[in-house]
Amino acid sequence: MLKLSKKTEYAFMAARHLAMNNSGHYSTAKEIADNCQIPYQLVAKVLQNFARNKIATSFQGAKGGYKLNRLPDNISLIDIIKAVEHNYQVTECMQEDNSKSTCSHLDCCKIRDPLIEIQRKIDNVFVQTSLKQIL
Amino acid sequence: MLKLSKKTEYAFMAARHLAMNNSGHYSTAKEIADNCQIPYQLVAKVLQNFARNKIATSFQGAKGGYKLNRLPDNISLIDIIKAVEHNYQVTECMQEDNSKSTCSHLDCCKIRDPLIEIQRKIDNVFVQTSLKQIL
DNA sequence: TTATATACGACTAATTTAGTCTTATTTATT
DNA sequence: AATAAATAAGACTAAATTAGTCGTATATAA
Repeated sequence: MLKLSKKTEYAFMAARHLAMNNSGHYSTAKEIADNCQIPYQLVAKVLQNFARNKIATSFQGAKGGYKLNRLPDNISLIDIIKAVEHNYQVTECMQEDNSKSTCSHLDCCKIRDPLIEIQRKIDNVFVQTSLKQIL
Repeated sequence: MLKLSKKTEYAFMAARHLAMNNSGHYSTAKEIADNCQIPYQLVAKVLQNFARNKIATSFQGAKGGYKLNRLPDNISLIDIIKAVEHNYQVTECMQEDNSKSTCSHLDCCKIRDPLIEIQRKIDNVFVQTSLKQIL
C-alpha cells in the first residue's frame, strides 16, 4: 500500500534518461528500455504520455525519438506522475470530481477532511521535488 | 497508485471511534462496524492488530472490547499504519531489509536514493499527524 | 450453561497493475 | 519506390495485490 506504480518508476527513470542525454540525438524508447532494463512497450507508452502532456516532444520515423521540453529544474515529479497516472490519489474519494466516487460511506465518513490534508502534504512532496533533484 | 489500503482507512476510522468513545464501556468490533459501516470481520482484524501492537488493549468475553492505551495526542498515524500494514513502502526496494528485494535492477537503479528521500518525507507526513488531528 | 466477545488462520473473490500483442502511421535512408 | 526504424495507440492477458468471507477456538460475564 502507498506504493508508486511501476509506470511511475519507469517514468522517473525515463525522464532521468532524457535529462542526462539531451544533446545531439533524440533518445528512443528502445535506447531507454535497454539502458534502464525495463520493458520496451512500457517505456514506449510512458514516453507517449510525456509527449501528450508536453513534457517531451516526439519525433516520428527513423532517427526519431524524444527530447524534453523544459530544463530538469523546471519539471517537477508531480508533472511526471500526472502525465502517466490518472489515479494518484490517497483515497478513491480524493478525485477532483468526487461526484463519481463509489465510496459507500461518503456521507457518513468522518476522516475525509483530514485525509484531504494528508493528500495535500503528499502532493507537495512531489510538487517540491524537481527532475533535477533525481539526476 | 499511492493509495491507502481499505485496511488503513478502516484502521483510521476505528482508532477515531475508540478515541471518541473511551469512557464507560469498551468499544466492540461490532459496534465500530455498525457505526462506521464497514465489514465486521475487517474491523475485528484491525482491532486485533491494534492490541498486538499495543495501541489498544483488548478485553475478551461478554462485555469485552477495546480501549486505547494512549491519548489521541500521543498516537501518530504512522503507529496506526504500522500496526495494520507490513508493506507501506513507496517502492518494493524500500524495505528495511532490502536483501530480500526481488527488484531486478537494484544494482543499476539510479533513482533509488532520491526515492528514499521521498519515502522519508511521506513517512514524516504520517509521523507528524496525530490521531487527535483526525477527530 | 449460554450469549457475547476476541483471536486467528485459511480461503475466495474482486480489483488493480504489469506486461504483451497487433496494427497503423511517420520519416530518413538507400 | 522500397525499406528500415521509429512513434501512436488500443485490445488483450497474466500476475499480483487487496478486499472480504468462513470456520473454529478461546475467554468471560451473566
